Amino acid sequence: MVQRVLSSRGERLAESQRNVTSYDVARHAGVSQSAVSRCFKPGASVSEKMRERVMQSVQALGYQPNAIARGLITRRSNMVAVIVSNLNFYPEVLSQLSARFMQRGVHVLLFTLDHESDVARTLEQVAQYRVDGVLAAAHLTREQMAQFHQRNVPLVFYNRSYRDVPVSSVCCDQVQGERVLVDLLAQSGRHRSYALLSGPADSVVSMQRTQGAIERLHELGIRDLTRVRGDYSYDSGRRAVHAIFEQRGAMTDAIVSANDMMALGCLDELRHRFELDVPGDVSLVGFDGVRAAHWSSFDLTTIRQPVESMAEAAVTMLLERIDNPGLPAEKRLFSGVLRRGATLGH
Amino acid sequence: MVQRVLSSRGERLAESQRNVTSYDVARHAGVSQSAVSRCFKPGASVSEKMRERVMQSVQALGYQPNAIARGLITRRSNMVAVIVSNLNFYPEVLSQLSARFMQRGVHVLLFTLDHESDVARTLEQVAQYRVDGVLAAAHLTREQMAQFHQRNVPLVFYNRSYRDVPVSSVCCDQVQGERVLVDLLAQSGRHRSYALLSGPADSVVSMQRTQGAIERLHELGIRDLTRVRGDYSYDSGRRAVHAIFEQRGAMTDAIVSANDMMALGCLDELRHRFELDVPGDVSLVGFDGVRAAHWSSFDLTTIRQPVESMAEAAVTMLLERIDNPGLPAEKRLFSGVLRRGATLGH
DNA sequence: ACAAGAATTGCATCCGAAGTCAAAACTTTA
DNA sequence: TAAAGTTTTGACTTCGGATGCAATTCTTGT
Repeated sequence: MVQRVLSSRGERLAESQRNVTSYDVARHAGVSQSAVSRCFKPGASVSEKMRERVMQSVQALGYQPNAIARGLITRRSNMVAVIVSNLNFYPEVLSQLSARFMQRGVHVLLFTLDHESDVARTLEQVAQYRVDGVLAAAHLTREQMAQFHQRNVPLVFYNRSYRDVPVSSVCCDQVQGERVLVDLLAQSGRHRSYALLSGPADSVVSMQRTQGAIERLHELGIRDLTRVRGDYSYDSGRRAVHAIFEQRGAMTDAIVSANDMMALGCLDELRHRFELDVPGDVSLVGFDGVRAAHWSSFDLTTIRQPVESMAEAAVTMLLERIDNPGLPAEKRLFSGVLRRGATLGH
Repeated sequence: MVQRVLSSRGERLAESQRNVTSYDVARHAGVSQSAVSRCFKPGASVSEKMRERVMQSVQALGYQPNAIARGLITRRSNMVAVIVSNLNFYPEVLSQLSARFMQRGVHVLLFTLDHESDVARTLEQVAQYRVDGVLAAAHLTREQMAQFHQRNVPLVFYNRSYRDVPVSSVCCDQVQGERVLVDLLAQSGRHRSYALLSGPADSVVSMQRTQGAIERLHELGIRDLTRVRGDYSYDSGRRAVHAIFEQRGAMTDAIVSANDMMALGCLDELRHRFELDVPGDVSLVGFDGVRAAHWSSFDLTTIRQPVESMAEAAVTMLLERIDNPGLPAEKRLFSGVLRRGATLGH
């Protein structure tokens, strides 16, 4: 039987073209295919003699087990899908996630989404590859989450939490962070007029941050504030300064930006176009703790997301749920870490 | 036969747990499994009636073809490995590559390498997943390249070229770019003393840039220059300024940095620590054209790598070689685009 | 040395979709 | 309407490794 199979294979593909299979190794070592297979399974029952013989043939032929074939029979691809919306905003996060998955022997199938990409089609692809789990740093609809749930594919969100939906997530506490920043702003000096720079309308994170800021400003008795919207980019931060000053003249002397990139844009525009002093004329806070916020040109006051801890938590949560599908959904909330820079107060 | 198989399956996994297979669809639609399979193959011979019936069952059962199983029989995983060394330096590149692969229906298995990661083990994993091709933005040894070649896995390098090795690559012309920058520096004013800030010792790109700069400086009769080394990071750029001034007092008034990040570090350190004026006291050039180089705090003179074109070329080259394994290796060299900023000349 | 028990090994089968080939169902033509 | 040609369809095999189970080999105790 085995002979026949091998010879019929040989007819189709030149020997050199074919990948080495466990049958080839088995034949070379004079043992059964099962034996070869067992040599690659950690806790399997294989004698020392056998293992040696097989491994010799493995070396000789340059055999590499076929993860695809293995995945088919074990129903475990050892791959997780990582879905990121617009990669540019997440370089560090992705780097952290990837490194941590790799370290645990899990492979990352990367899906990036931009505004023009078809989310439904992308998720179909995710499903077709039978990934063991999904880590999403992007927005999904309830139906889409439900699909994964039905198919028993664990799903963990990174920095998106859906209240009232029992889905796992790892988040930075946007609201609390923003409250801390607002407090600090308020304490740092008597500001005449506040401006609030939000992110894209469809970003939940931006909504939470904005809401956190407004809430706290209200509590402090500050109800009168200019609101403008950006798209999280540096350039939109620059434009925002114009929008703010158009609405309120040059009254504004405190800006709360929904993220660091926009804050940096503001900062540059304030200093270089408007020739205003930060923090002398205007105070400014961001959110995220990106690298550039620490640079001495900026030294931005911001809340740093604990990316390492969050990535570790997300990876762990996902892998736990893969190994143990019964685990209930869990939402983990990390506090941001205040970084006091030199963009505050008079 | 089919009946038996199905029932034995049923004994093992509850119906709800199992994924829907083409057999399930076939049974539901009252046709053969082959028919179902054919409905998912573009050019296959299927009648309109059949297609409709099958698709109805597909909808009803929520069937998604198993890409793993398909890959096993077709010997095409429709996945490529993208290997990036230290993701932090390549966010835009990765984003570009990913988007372009996705657009063409190819999936990206992401492998990130840092200094402490085991390259050999990583490449084993790449081999085991039977990816259709490999895009490497990382250094591989000749043997490692040869392995892929033997296994008939097309390999394309991004920004690493190995002269004398017949391997495909897409690169930015580092040498030429650096020469342009040096020319510009030299034309922009009479500099007393030049400093050259290189990247990590094991970076080929850094070597090429450094070499290009030295070459041109020599041609211009400038042989006397300070040389220091960094690690491509902003912080190492800051430190480099100290190293330079320690070696040469404050004579140095022209710095050629092997990349933008370090140049930005230099710029900040020069201005904020040493309170020197750039470009008044010191001229500075970088390389890469990262986003931050354009920010108004910096406005760095640099060479922008044409990332979009390079990514497109790399993706195309790889996919062409997957479809047509006979294609010879090809090296494509793109010229960088000069960006004149405000960091030059007195 | 031999029976009872434990550790290894091989056989046969499975995972889920795709491709081959011959049978079956349609078309066309005379 | 029958023969010839064309298109559809289904049975069966294949991809490559994992696994249950029975057969075999190796230990151990007596």
